[in-house]
Amino acid sequence: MKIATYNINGIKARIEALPRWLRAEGADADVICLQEIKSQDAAFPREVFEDMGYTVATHGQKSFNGVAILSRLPLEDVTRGLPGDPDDEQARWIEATVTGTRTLRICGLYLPNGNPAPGPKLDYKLAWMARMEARVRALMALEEPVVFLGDFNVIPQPLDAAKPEAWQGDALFLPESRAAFRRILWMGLTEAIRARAPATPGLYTFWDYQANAWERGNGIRIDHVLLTAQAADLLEDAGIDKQVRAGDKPSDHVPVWVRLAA
DNA sequence: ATGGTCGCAAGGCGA
Repeated sequence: MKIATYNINGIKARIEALPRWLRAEGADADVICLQEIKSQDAAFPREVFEDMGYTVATHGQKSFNGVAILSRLPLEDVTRGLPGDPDDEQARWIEATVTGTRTLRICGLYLPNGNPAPGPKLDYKLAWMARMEARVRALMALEEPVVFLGDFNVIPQPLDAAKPEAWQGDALFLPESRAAFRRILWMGLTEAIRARAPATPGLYTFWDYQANAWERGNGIRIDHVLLTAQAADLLEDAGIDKQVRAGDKPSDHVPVWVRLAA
């Protein structure tokens, strides 16, 4: 089973590029977690994807944020929202269960950006990450295959930025953000891309629209796939579909995927 | 040092 994450930066703006990638030679994703759909549930063009054979589950809001899951397999037990703060109205978390040869819990996430930092945006990011840590811990206790994937808005290491010095002081690269990411990861998850390529430089998932970042190779790696031990045991391959950034009217992010023996 | 580019949606905010 191939599972992917793709921050599309607006479903309306990506209504050509997203199906183009889904149909692309070699893409062949079974489950796709989308971020920044920037749409309410009722406005999401679900029939476009249903006509392609996908089941669609959305957790949207007006104008900003919003996550969704597309799946060739039935989506069961869909839940929306990250537990831990009933007053949090931002649509950034969706879970579903899919069954191929194995049953997997899929958690699609859009972690807060946190800029400008310091300030309330960073406080929200770190509080959100603490809530995520609690949710991960609860799911890990089940000792089942779980996949956490999405736009984490965290550059884990200097290796994950073409110009790490340019990100000093940015919420994506602050020591507090990176430490919170490690607290989640080091509970015992496997980060799929680094499991396959531990020290390979130049692996990026985002290139800013500004200042010709793509043409200059000025990227960062902020979209991640984290696996529980039971999911990591099924890991066959992982990759980044970098070429998508060179397509017509692209998102500023590209898809990241894993293939699991499931 | 500043502003550079997008998306949403219709003026700025978020990234």
